[in-house]
Amino acid sequence: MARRNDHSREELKTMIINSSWKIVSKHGLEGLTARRIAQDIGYAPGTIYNLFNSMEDLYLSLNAKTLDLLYDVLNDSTCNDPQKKPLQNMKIMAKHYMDFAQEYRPYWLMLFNLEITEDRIDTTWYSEKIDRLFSPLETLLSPYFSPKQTKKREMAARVLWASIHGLCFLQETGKIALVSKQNNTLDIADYLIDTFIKGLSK
Amino acid sequence: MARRNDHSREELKTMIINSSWKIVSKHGLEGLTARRIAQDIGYAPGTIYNLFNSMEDLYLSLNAKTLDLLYDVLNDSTCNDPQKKPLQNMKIMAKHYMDFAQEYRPYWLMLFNLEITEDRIDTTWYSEKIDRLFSPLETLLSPYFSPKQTKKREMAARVLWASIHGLCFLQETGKIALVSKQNNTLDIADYLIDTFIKGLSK
DNA sequence: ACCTGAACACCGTTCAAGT
DNA sequence: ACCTGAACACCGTTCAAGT
Repeated sequence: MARRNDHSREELKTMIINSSWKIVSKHGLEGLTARRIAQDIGYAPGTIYNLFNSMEDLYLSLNAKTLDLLYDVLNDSTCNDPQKKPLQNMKIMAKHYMDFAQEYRPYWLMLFNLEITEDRIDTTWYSEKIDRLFSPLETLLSPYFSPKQTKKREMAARVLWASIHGLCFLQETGKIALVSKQNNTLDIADYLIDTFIKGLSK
Repeated sequence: MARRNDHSREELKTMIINSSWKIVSKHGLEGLTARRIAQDIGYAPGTIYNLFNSMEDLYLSLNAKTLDLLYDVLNDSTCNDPQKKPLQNMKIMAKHYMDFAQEYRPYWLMLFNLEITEDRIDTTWYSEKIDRLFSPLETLLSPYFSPKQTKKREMAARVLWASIHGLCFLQETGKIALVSKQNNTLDIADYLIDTFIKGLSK
């Protein structure tokens, strides 16, 4: 036993994260265990605790990866169509968010899993990754606010985003039948955006 | 050992549910284990599986209790002030929802825990309990729709409810700092309702 | 028929002991 | 210093065996 030093700390960390990512996509969230990761990377279970404080700490690193992916998706969805109207771009953004939720379902659900984001760890970097997500939507909302109303615009972005997320979450988890036979989730998101923006313009 | 027959099936079932409720409020969600329940009611762990198919089945029964409580809260909050304007009543309802989420935090979170609502169990009664939650809000929204627009009104109720839930959820789980120093969650919910209703009236 | 409790197959996490 | 792997204290769930 011991002192193999096959890999550096950094290497081991990425090995663990990559292995975890693979395991989740193959076996789902509940299939992700320390023992399985250890087996996959060819180390003992204890080794994981040399790199991460706990499994929750590892979950946080996985979430970081997901947030980066999500940011790219949201950012791309608005930057590429500057000639379109903000309203249309918002709908596109909502669609992309919902597509993301579906495509990366377990990772996306993990973001909102309870009891993560423990206070023991310093998570300012994590909060920043989240805050960053709102900026594309804020940009799209700027036509509806005077340049002075920074706080108001910020609030609008967060409220609208949380609302769309609420629709998406309830839909994806199947907790609530939001959608009747005629309407799919996308129609419902469009309806929310239309109504909200109308309310803003009034 | 065995064949005590101290309690009927029904008695045992309520004993288990009551004990679970007590355990969650004392030790939180993660403190709820089959072994702890068994110890609390003075039976063997195996007995629980005589009454419930699985722990998830038991969770569902707990959720039923929570949904009933929530329904009462939402219903009372609107019925008692019929002279007030719908907009005000909606805000009151949102406040009550958020208060409920805070007061019954672990039970409320349980409602949205993943992987519950399995298909093995017949859960039409469960869906009905959820659908019922929207009716008070639908009633409040009726002034904004013609009597013929039943489907539209229904959709509006679900979208608005999901949106408020989204705010509440992100806030309560601390995933996203929606609230800046000036605004609390309640202000934000009011803002959403104001804007949405303005959009509807337009 | 009802209930037991030991057993099975797992968990996350720790830490003395090896190299 | 790094890694092991056995050990600790748990899980949910099952089921032969008792009354």
